[in-house]
Amino acid sequence: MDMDAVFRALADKSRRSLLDRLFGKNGQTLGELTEGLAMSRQAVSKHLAILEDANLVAAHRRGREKLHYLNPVPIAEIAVRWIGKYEHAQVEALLSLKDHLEKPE
Amino acid sequence: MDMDAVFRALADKSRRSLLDRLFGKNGQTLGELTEGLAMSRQAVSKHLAILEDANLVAAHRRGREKLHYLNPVPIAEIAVRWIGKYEHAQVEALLSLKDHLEKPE
DNA sequence: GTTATAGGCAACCATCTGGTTGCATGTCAA
DNA sequence: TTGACATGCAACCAGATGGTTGCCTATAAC
Repeated sequence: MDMDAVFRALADKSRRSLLDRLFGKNGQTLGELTEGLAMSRQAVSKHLAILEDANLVAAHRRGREKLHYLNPVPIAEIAVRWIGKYEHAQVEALLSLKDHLEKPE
Repeated sequence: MDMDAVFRALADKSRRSLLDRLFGKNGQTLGELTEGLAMSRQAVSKHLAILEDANLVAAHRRGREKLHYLNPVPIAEIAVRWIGKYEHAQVEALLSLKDHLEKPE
């Protein structure tokens, strides 16, 4: 994973806001995502392209529309792989619980 | 906390690398942090100023030296307050363990 | 006191970034 | 097939960003 692309994508408030909107309602079109923003459709399109490059958003066409979906995996990977460096002891303990929760044998 | 400043500060690879160096050895001077980097002292100084503004680094003078210390708190806050939006269920569970570990009554 | 060392300040520069506008393309509907 | 709608592409622009160099200040060492 290209962590640098993810960090750079997350650096912009508008892009984080777009992720928030997709979190609220997944699978939105470009036009839908543009509504209510003080920004042109093209600006939003550029932001979405950056989010796609960072693999934070996945999209596919449906006819003339393009549907955008949130991909939270890179965020989770940063949490584990990078933040873990700084929260090492805590995260180690937390991950053992995570594993335990996911495989409750 | 100004999360935007933190995200923007973390967007640059050189700055993340400086945090890494402070993680490895805390309390370094500007000169020490510059050693071995393909960058001037002034460039490093600017990066450290941005990290200080984002409260990721705290510094104080000792004589003619300036000692820099890592502050991991904003990183942890982002993990909890922002990443939590996307990893909600997991983080909730993990935090309850965190609390439990910190207050083992 | 003089000199060396650690850092700060300011001007400057190239490139990146976030935005715009104008026009082209592709698809649905009548 | 004609028009409306959803998106893509490209050129352009102002301001932010990351870096440089040159010089200044403050403290330590001799």
